Amino acid sequence: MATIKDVAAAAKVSTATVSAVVNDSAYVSPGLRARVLQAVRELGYAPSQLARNLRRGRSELIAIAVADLSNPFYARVVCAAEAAVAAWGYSLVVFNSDEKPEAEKRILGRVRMLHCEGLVLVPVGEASHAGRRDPEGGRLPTVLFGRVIDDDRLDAVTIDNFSASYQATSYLIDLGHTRIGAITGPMHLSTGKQRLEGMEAALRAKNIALDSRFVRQGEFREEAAYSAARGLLTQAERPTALYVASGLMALGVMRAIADVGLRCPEDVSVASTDNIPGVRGLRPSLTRTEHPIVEMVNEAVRLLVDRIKANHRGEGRTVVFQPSLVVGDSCVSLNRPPR
Amino acid sequence: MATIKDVAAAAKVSTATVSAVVNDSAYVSPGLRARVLQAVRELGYAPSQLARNLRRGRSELIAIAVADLSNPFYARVVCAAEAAVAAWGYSLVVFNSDEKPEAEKRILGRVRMLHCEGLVLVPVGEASHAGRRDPEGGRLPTVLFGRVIDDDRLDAVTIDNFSASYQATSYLIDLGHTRIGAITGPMHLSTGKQRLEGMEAALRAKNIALDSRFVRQGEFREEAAYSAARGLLTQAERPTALYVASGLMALGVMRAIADVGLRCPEDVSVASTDNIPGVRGLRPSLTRTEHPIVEMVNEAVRLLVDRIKANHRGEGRTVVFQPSLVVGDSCVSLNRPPR
DNA sequence: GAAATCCGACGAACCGTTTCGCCACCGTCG
DNA sequence: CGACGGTGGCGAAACGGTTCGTCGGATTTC
Repeated sequence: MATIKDVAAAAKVSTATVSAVVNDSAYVSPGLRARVLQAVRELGYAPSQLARNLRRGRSELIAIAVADLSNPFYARVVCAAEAAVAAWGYSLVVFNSDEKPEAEKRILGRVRMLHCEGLVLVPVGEASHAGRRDPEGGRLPTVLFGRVIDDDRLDAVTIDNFSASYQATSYLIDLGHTRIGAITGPMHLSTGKQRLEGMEAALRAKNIALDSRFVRQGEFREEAAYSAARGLLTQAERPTALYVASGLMALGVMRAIADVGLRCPEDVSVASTDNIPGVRGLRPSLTRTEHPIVEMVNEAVRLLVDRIKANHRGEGRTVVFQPSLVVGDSCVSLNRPPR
Repeated sequence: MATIKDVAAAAKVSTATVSAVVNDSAYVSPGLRARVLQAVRELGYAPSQLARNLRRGRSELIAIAVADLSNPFYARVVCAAEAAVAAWGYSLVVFNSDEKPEAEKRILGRVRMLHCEGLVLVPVGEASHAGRRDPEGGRLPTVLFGRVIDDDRLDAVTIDNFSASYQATSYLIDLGHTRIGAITGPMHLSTGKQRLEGMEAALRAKNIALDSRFVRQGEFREEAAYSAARGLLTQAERPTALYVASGLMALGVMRAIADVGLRCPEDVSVASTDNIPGVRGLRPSLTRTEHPIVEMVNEAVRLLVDRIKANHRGEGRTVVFQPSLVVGDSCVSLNRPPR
């Protein structure tokens, strides 16, 4: 591949001049400028980002490490991140920690070696290595996404998980449900924990007890939710409604309901949280809280770029978005006899 | 951040020795070796990939550019690619051309600047810029994925689209359907074209004519499929079965069927092609052809790495995978009166 | 007309590695 | 005892750009 020296030789100028022309970083007389551009065209010259970055100490790379890339929710996040990052002139390097702390650790090392300028991180949970790195200074600009971990030096963008489950549960309660079950995520994740807490709070506000027999915790995965729901629905007594803590899980739950021979919403009402492409296809259409993913990701990248560019060194800033309840027809009212 | 020079100074050796220790590229006496490792640890030194890559002429980056990242199908591809690429020691840079030829062109330039060592490309179609680059030599190792374009110098990994639609259509025919409609993709994409051709061939084999009133072409998107299906199903005469050319489209079609007040499979049978996480949640469960995405991606990355490492310079190699028909209960038989 | 000003182009240092060639020192063998 | 082969470690040249300080010629200003 042609280098800047080849171009300089072909145009009979110095490499400094070629650089000036290519980067528009200094005025170059029209004559030379034309010669240089001509040479660039003839040689098909493209500056090496590698060399440029080495010199400039930049990489124009932003990394995103998600805890479960096979979850369509995070796939959407990656999609939005690609667009957001490109708009700022960066390229996106994608990593999947697959909920494994050691994989996350490996990734953090890799991100550092690649000199990525920033990192959007969906941490694997308490065991995350995000905070405890960089013995001496040189912290990698990082913004946590979705899940938080206890580190107030890091920026974070999250959804109000408490509110999400509170809204969904309140909706079910208002329809007259009192025996409400839950299919929720792991308690070591802020998302799993807060969504359960919001649900409990909503129940408590109406003096309803959460029946522990109706609560199942497991991975935020379709299969986990499927078997949890099967178990939950085939026991002697079962709830009249379910709160499902993620969209992917909702897919599994709906499948389980059908597979055990029940109908939604006639036999069991379902409300869920978060949103993946597949849930729109569900019949009945699911009552759920939706997350403004694109806005959240844009904000995350904005925070990140701000920290990179302005060298923002302050405390971690946290931006919390609000979920909105989207009512479908997966819930039935017990207040009046169903039609 | 600490550099190799800092380490060299701290350990009182030359940078060459540090490099030898860090890379295990030459024998270093135990004494020095220990001093170097000690210094590395104290300074928290990690070699700069930037500088290393510049010197080695490598980037340890593989790029993937997909035509529509918001399609869960490609999100799965990206997920699989991340794993495959990591297994070979590379990191994955993700791009989304959003079906726009000019975006793809921009991406190709960016991939080149970043010195990515290879590219997995889902081209935007005939207008793809993949082939016509690099005036002089220096071709970027590229493997086409899913869709092909007319360039026999490029490796390609695809699914047998013809067979997919042939199988699905034959299945519908065997159930007694003769008025079969199609919701399919754009004809300028090999996937859209071949899937329609396979369907036509299956019909022709049974002497059934394809009624053009029952065929709708559009983008491989959920909304496009939704409105196409609505239009198709609300005209005076309608087909008894539909072949839908993608999983994402199937989601839209199922929604449309419900929204126009029809039932699947009683009123209209549906068979589709390809597989996204959401379709498993559909009730009735969809009859479809599935793609071995993970295997396909692994093969694509293998071909790519082979070309990178061994500098494979030969003709483009094409690997075609076979889809398999998964029978659900979204199709009804017309041969006997339904129970 | 000489001095001061300006500015386009250039040379060279530098970014942080790897790697090649060389040197010095060791033990060994004649 | 001297020549010699082997080898651990070093110095310095790349890799391909950017950028700062400088130079010299043209223009302006007294």
